[in-house]
Amino acid sequence: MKIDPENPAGLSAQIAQAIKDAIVSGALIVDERLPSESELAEQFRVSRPTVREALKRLAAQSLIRTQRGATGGAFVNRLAYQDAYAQQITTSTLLLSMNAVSFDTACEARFALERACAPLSAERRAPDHLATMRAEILRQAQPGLTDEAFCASDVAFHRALVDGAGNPVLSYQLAGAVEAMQPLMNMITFTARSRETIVALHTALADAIEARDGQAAMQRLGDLETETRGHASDVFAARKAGAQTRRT
Amino acid sequence: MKIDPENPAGLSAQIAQAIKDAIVSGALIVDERLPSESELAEQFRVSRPTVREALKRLAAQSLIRTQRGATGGAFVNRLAYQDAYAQQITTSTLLLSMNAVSFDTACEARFALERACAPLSAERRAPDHLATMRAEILRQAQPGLTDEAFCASDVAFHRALVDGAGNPVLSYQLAGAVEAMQPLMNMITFTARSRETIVALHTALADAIEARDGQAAMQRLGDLETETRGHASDVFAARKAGAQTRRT
DNA sequence: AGACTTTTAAATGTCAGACAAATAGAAAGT
DNA sequence: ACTTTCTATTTGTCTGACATTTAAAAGTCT
Repeated sequence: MKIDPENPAGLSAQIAQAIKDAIVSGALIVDERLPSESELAEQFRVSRPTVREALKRLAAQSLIRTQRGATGGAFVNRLAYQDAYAQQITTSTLLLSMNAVSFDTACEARFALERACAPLSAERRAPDHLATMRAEILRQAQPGLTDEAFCASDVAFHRALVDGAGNPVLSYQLAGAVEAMQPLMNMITFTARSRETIVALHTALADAIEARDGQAAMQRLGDLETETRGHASDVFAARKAGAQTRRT
Repeated sequence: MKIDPENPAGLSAQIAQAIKDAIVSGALIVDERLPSESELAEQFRVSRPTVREALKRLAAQSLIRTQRGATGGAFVNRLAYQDAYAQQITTSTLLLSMNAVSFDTACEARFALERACAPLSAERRAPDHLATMRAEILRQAQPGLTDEAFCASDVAFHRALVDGAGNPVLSYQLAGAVEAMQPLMNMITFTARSRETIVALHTALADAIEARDGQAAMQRLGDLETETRGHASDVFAARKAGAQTRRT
């Protein structure tokens, strides 16, 4: 672990990278205690605040956790699925909101990935996954639901579908794709008619999953994608036309 | 943005969360300059080092960038795909290496997601995607290639396949799944015979993509998954038997 | 001896002030 | 008009200090 004081990246960034490499390479194992801040400062020949900034960088990525007190210090953190989910969702959401990703592109990615889960979910889903899906469908059919609540329920429905595959790695990868869509979906108003269509498709999808028919589930997801993208393009077209009308 | 000095989470963590929320919610837009560290310290009623630790947390997630000098400061960063990829890969790799995810689970997730890309890639792949795939196949066929180099080439091959879909969101989501597998793959030794099989399957896959036959590409990916998992379980079984033999 | 209380040491969390380095803009000179 | 110098601002880093938390060691009482 060598540090170059002349490197424009900054000392704390270099130290953070060095420790990160040690963790990723396996030189530092889970729950291992790092040297104290003072010792690290000595080793790297920098001051304690600089070391602290480096440690905060790692803490922000959940790579380490810190504990105060006599036996405290910085410990290599076991990256829990929950932490990884949260990071994944934040990153995905920002990526979509900041890069002018078109609704179509995001939608296509999401449904393509979900279709990948469908056969596995049809095969392995437990009763509670089905129960969650059915419950969310009921919620979505309720009149007077706000668009936001409708979208949130939609996300919950699809997460149940994904989790049904019983593969935590898949669930992790999909979490970002599904949740990051929510802000984009929230920009769309769902008419009573379109909600009916979606609820019908969700029901057909849940039926396919219940029947353990993966192929049918994939087809229903394709239908849902077509419906969602068609509805979204209608909404955007209407909005554009409205804007032009107001302008004239 | 209110800060509670009694909160055990720590002042810097709270400040980081407050700014993060402002960015995610859109209150702070891309390229907007945050107040200087001194001003932030005043606003939050904390010292400058505390503010700095908070800013480093955000910088570690590529949410902000800092610039020195007269007109310098902290700016809201446009999260580039490249940065997001890197984070995604790091997180995925750690998630797999730290949580005793079985080879089968990771492999299943990876190939399921890749199959989702296959139809899109078959439809849209540009000539250079195909060229990359062919080039990597040639590399994989070279004798004397180390296992690591073989795995790296495998990753490059599959990335070209994924990128062929022309959907950056999909590429982003898949980057983690494909790259994170590499450390797991590196634990496997590939015999000349298994390499031959893989190269043949890769060739068939590239042929399917070239012929714009998405269904065939999905089937070839299925074959590749079967081969990979079968070979891996053989290697693990042999290793286990070897260990027991040595023990007796 | 055993259980409880107090002390102590070690570590992180925070603060204050200072200086160095980089950078852009203003001011001065040619 | 152009170039150079100066200056103000801001981040990067250092030094030193104190507060807080925590667990273990030391001490005390029954």
